[in-house]
Formats: sequence, C-alpha cells, structure tokens
Amino acid sequence: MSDIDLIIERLEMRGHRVTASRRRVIEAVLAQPSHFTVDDVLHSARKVGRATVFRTMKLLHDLNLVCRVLLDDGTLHYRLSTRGHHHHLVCTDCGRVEDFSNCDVGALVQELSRATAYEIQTHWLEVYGRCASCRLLHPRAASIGS
Amino acid sequence: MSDIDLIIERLEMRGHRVTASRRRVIEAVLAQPSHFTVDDVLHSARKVGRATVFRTMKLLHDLNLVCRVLLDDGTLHYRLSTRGHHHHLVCTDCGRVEDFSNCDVGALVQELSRATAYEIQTHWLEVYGRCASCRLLHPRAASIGS
DNA sequence: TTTTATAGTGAGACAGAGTATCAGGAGCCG
DNA sequence: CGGCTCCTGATACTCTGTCTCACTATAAAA
Repeated sequence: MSDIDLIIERLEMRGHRVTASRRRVIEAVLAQPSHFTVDDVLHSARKVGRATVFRTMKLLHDLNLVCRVLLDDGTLHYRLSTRGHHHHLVCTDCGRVEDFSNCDVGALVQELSRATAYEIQTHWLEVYGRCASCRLLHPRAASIGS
Repeated sequence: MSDIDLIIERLEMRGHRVTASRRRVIEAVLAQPSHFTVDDVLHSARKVGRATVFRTMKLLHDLNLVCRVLLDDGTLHYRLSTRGHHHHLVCTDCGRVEDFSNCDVGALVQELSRATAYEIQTHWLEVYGRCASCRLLHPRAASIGS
C-alpha cells in the first residue's frame, strides 16, 4: 500500500471525507523535500485554494501525520512525521533536518515536575547546528556577528 | 542603580542613542507582568509609534535584555531575561512562566553532536504543563478534545 | 441508482504580526 | 551652538493564517 493510501485510510477512519483537493494536497506534501512550508505546498498543489491547503495541513497535523519544525529564523515549517514524539536537529546552513527521539528529556521533565509541582503535559525542543558537510564546505565561516 | 538605568547604560555601551521613546518602551517593559506581547507594550507605552516598539523590542532582544517565549498556541511572548541561557515552563491554563536552567540538555546535546557529527550551536526548549494552583482550582478539567 | 444531508471547497475579505519607506525630529559630539 | 546621523512616527505593505458564505461533491440511505 502506498504512502498516500495509508494517509487516506487514516482520514476515512476518523470520519473525514476523501476529496480531490485533499488528495492533491497530500500528494504535494509527499512530493516535498524533508521539510517545507505551507507556501511550498500551496505552489506545488495547483488548483487547490489557499484556505484549503491551510485547512488540510492543520488536519494532517491533528492526525499526527505531519509535524511542525520551528526554524532558527522563526519561520514555521512542516515535515512528515515518521514516528511518534521526537525532536529536530536543524542545520542552520543548509536547512537539513534530522529527527531524534533517543533523548533524556523525559528524565528532565520528571525532575522538573517534582521541583515545580507542575503537571507536565508536553514539550517542544529544537536543536540548531551545522551538519558535517556544511562544516567541511565552509569551515567556521560566518559565525560572527548578530 | 535602578533597572532602567542598567538597561540604558547597556544601550550606550553599544553605541545606541538613548531617546525618549526608548525610555518609554523600556519603562513599559519593566512594568509588565512576567511575560507579555509586543502588543501589551504597545498599549502600555503610550505616545510611542508601533514601528518603534517593534524596533526597540528587537533591539532589547539583540542585546539579550529580553527573551522570547513561544506559547502553546503559537503566539510569541517576551520576558525580561534574568540570567543567561535558560528555558521556560509555561502553564497552559494561567499562562504563568517559570524559568529553569538546571537542565541536562547539555549532556543530550553532546551525545547528539557525537552521534550526528553536527556542530551544535544552540537549542530551544519550552515545556508546557499546568501549575499547582491551576490543578487545585480546576482538577483535570477541560483536557479532552482537540 | 437516485436522493439527500452535510462536510468540504474556493474566492476573497479580514486580522494580526512584523517590515519598509521616508520626511522630519532629536541625540550626541565637537 | 551647529550639524551629522541616528531615530521616530505615520502609513503602506507583506506574510501568515482565519472567517464567511454561496456553492459543490462526498458518503450513506432509500
């Protein structure tokens, strides 16, 4: 079963209608590189209204089929979610994004919960750095200044 | 020396002019509760143009006098930065924000760096939960649904 | 297959956050 | 005090996202 069919099945399971526009948006999402903006999808999925692209992205997010990545510059990107809860390591040069989930945030959160009496619900962690190839191409470049 | 004088001194040190508008914005920032939006400052600092408030907030952020908090609903808030690097624990009911810096993210980042060959530059961590008083007032309320 | 209730759509108006422009005003330095 | 610049405020604009509403198409019943 192809990726798109899996997603469509998930939509049906939740009682959402499978429309032509939704198919087009999902196809566009699947055709994107690792991460992308709503605008990218909008340009890729021709013949679909702007509002519908936003609505569909929100739907996919609600269904945990897609997750958000906050880039260094404050812009919000999306990417297909492969696993459940995980975090992102974003290369500030080329924009490549790695997932990681083998993190100790769980322990930190427990400690924090005990210390503050908060009932921790969720967290958001993004890590920024430069990937191996960018470091080879531009060793320690342009890292001064604002 | 008062808070405002400290900030002004910092401005001067970096070669920025100390203007009446900047004073008014800084006073407004100091008068805010723990966290606030640009809009809050805008309403509090009367007689200062919108653009100038944005410019001054950005300036304060660049000078590390103020830091950003990403709320659960996606809105960006500000707060005075008291220490250097730290993170936020945000109550999703009342919006209260706690700082914490005694976190193990450093170890996580080192491990991550070794595993991925990234040169880690920075990270962004926000934790969301419900604070003790909100849990007392509304025990396990309204946590179902979207 | 036809009907039907209603979820979904698209165009465009709207809203909120932030930036660009530019003439005029105010700081800082000599 | 004079003047070079930085800064300001008004406003137009951009960008992202939401709302509205008349219309359409889906899914399920008949």
